Amino acid sequence: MDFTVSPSGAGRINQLGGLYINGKPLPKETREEIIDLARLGIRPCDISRRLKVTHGCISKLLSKYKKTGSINPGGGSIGRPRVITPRVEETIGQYRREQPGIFSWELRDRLLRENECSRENLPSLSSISRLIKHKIIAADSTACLMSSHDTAQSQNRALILEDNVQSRSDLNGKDLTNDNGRNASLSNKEHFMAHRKRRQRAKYTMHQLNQLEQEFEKNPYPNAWDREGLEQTLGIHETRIQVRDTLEITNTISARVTLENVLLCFD
DNA sequence: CCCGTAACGGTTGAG
DNA sequence: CACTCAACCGTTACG
Repeated sequence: MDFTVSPSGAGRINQLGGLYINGKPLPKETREEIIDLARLGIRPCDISRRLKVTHGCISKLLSKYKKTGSINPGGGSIGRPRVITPRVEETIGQYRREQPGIFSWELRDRLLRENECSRENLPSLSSISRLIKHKIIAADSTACLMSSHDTAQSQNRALILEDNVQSRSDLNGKDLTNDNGRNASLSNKEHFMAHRKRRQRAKYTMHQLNQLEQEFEKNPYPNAWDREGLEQTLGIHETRIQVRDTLEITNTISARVTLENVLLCFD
């Protein structure tokens, strides 16, 4: 292995003198050129030397092209099959525009209910949260800045903000920059985050909490049927009734059947 | 010399 | 938010 250029991630030089980034696919143009040259009848070893891409890579690309007809990396999916497709992403954005304080679990329920997703490709709560955090809120805050300031100035700031969000995820928590302009735009985002609409936490009556406590005494681990029964009698959505082993609800006695909204206020 | 491929260290997106 | 997992990336080295 050649580690002479850079420890990880950055460009490296292969045995032919070609530049590559470990783990990342070759540029689209290079892939296209490989296929074009092969179509012209040029031998893989010659393509390899000409483009300074190793013969192993040429061999892989050409055999994949013969099998699938595709020159794109990924075979349609990288890692686990993608559940947050552009369509799902757009739908979630739409739901949030219609109902700004909507919780992730509600988004998930609605995707299922409205047949946007099936049980097989329904995104997890963590995926939905991540999407909202990294993409939708960034887009919302950009739009917020765009509408509230002078257009030319705010466009600059929005671009910087977008760049900043990207750099932040790219650098994975490393120090961003000393540039004052960039930090100013970040504080705008933080300001937006702090003041964005947040839906009121659901409030439950003592009666509801006491009933739950009693139910728990009878049955510490309510199944779906039990929870549906509680939904009927208490008027609390079944998905909000969960098993919690050690937590306590304020003003009640060691309740272990709890409401996610009571304990986990934000998503 | 050519080429297919296993092994490797890496990236990416989902859970 | 840090971690694991699975599928993929291109290079290297072997046969």
